[in-house]
Amino acid sequence: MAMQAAGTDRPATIHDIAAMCGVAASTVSRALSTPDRVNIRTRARIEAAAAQLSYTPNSQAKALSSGRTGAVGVLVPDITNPFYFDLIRGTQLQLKAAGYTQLLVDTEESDEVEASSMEQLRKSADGIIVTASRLSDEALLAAAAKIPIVTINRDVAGVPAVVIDTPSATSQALDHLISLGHTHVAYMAGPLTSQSSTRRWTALEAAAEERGVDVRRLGPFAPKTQSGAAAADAAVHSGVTACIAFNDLIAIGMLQRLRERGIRVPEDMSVVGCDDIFGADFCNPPLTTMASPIEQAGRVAVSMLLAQLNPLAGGGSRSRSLMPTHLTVRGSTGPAPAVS
Amino acid sequence: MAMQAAGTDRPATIHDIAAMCGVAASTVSRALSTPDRVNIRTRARIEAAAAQLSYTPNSQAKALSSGRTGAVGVLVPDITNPFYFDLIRGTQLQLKAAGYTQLLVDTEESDEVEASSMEQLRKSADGIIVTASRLSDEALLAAAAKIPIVTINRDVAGVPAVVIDTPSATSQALDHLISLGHTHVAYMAGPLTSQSSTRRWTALEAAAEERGVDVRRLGPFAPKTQSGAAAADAAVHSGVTACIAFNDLIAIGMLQRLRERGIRVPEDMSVVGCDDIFGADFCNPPLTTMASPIEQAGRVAVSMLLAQLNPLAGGGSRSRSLMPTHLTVRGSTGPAPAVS
DNA sequence: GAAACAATGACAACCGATTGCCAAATGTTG
DNA sequence: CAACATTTGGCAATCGGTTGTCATTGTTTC
Repeated sequence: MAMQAAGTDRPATIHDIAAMCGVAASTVSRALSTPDRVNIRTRARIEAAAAQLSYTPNSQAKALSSGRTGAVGVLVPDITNPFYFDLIRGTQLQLKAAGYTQLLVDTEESDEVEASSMEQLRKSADGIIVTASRLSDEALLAAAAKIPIVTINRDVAGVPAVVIDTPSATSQALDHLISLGHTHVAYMAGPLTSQSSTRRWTALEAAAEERGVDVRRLGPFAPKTQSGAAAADAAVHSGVTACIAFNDLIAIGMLQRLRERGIRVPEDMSVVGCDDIFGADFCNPPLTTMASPIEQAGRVAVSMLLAQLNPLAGGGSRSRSLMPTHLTVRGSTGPAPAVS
Repeated sequence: MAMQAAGTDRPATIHDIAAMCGVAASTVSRALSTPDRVNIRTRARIEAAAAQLSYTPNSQAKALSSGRTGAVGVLVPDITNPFYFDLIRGTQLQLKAAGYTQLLVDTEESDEVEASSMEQLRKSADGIIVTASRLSDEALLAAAAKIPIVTINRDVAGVPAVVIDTPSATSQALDHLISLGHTHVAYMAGPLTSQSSTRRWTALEAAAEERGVDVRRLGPFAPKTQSGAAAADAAVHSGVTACIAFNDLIAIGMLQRLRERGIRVPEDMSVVGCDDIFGADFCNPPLTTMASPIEQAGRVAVSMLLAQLNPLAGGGSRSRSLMPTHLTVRGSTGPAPAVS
């Protein structure tokens, strides 16, 4: 019984195709990547042979000889943070649509891991998307000089960025709280190295001054639900009646802790989160939070990066994209308690 | 001003090091990968040069010549499903510890995407971890013949697997419900192609027969919170007083829908989830669910795969690993309502 | 019908490593 | 001091493609 031509278990190479068609390997390569440069009949034969052998190009070899890897690195500080799920999905879908592979790296909230990952990716990826970078401006700029980079939620002059406009949403949140009668508000800050947290606080402080209400900054708190307990206690101790948390994880952790301590939300304390992550709508009470199109942010970042990689057509790529953010009011905010 | 030797912006190669040390490239290669085969002084010189040039091996080239890519593919049906967060983190950490890179792929709950991803990974990865595969047994076996595979939550003879033992937890859940007085229980099934769902139902059915209570299977439901609404309505319509959902997403969706409809949980209806995902502890009411060490499952899967890849030392690798599961009782289950 | 031109495809170098093979250098022993 | 065993390290082929160069073929034009 004759063995099928495709029966060899080793993946087919262009050489197999070349041998089968009686042409040179380079012709096969051209037929598949530069179809116009090859006789249409030859091309047809080659394509048929490729199909029959179920040929798939070896991406390693391709990368090695062409210099392009067809991969894009995506760096996130913490994979288990739900905020990044939608972001990752956005980048994944958009990259796949463009024929790129996503290399996902968890940098464990560490600038060192982040830097070494970048160095590593420099050779194995065509570009990098960095979310919430913990690196210094200089380090980021230096990295961007070596490999195309788009940042998300980190704005450094000279590096294309997608910024989720939470600062402007903080004033919405503040107005919401003020209209409910709150005059003493706390901001539960995120990591000191988080630019998002800093910007948000700056915006909040400015808005508060404008409106003549008292805001104070507490923290920093790690962006995890576990930090919510400390945040809740700090908020209670500070005497405020409402707080705006760096993100939903902290806010949700606060809700749990406040419940444990018998402090009612929103009757005794109002809580506002940020990001509208998975869970914000079904926690108890449902969380008032600042929402934004996160998946789209991922897609936009990919588009910007790809525009940088293939500067072929039309419109010059923008180097900065601001994602709108709005306040979603749910059950965790309510009227300020009457003064006792 | 003299330019630094390391100043060229192109990444250093072993040839640069070789030139700098006055040896052949192959010697550099050996010095770095087979230190014993090279004179200790030469090695020292080479290492110093490598450090000075901040040399990093090109993984593409390495893969091409050695046949080993140093990467492992991890296939998940849906990245945004929180269940996979911990799993992914487990694989990521364990892989990184072993010096491997993780290639994460979202197969979008599609067997076709799954199959094509596998074919793709066959060349760019040394092995694959497949979670909750939607492929047929034959397809999975065929794939496993081409590249080392470890499955998670999918048991096929001949393919090493990590199985989370939820079936045995279902009887715990059932006993819990029975002790609360429930006699009519529904199982809200997952996708028909999900082996986990099938196994869980089989186990539940057997346990129910043994204990003489009524269980019925409803569904299938997609494993998303949105499906919870339909599941809730189906459960209510069927007249049961308790239900066990395929996973926490469906269960949480049910909680939301039941609340909308004014059906109290657990007074009117008890709900049990599965997986103990992020959110199960802070939803309203907190969800009684079947918990298991998911992150560890990811780590174990990686260990099994790596044992397969490097069959060097000691103990023969096991081909099947069962992760224990236990019932975590929270607020979503309570006494059966009195018969009206 | 010859010259000019375009289309086509073969050859070979190259990307950055790994690795088998062999020669040179070193050290040991009788 | 010769003969032998053992390191040590260089040469060159190889992995699977891409791409520049060039010879050949076929077509068009005057």
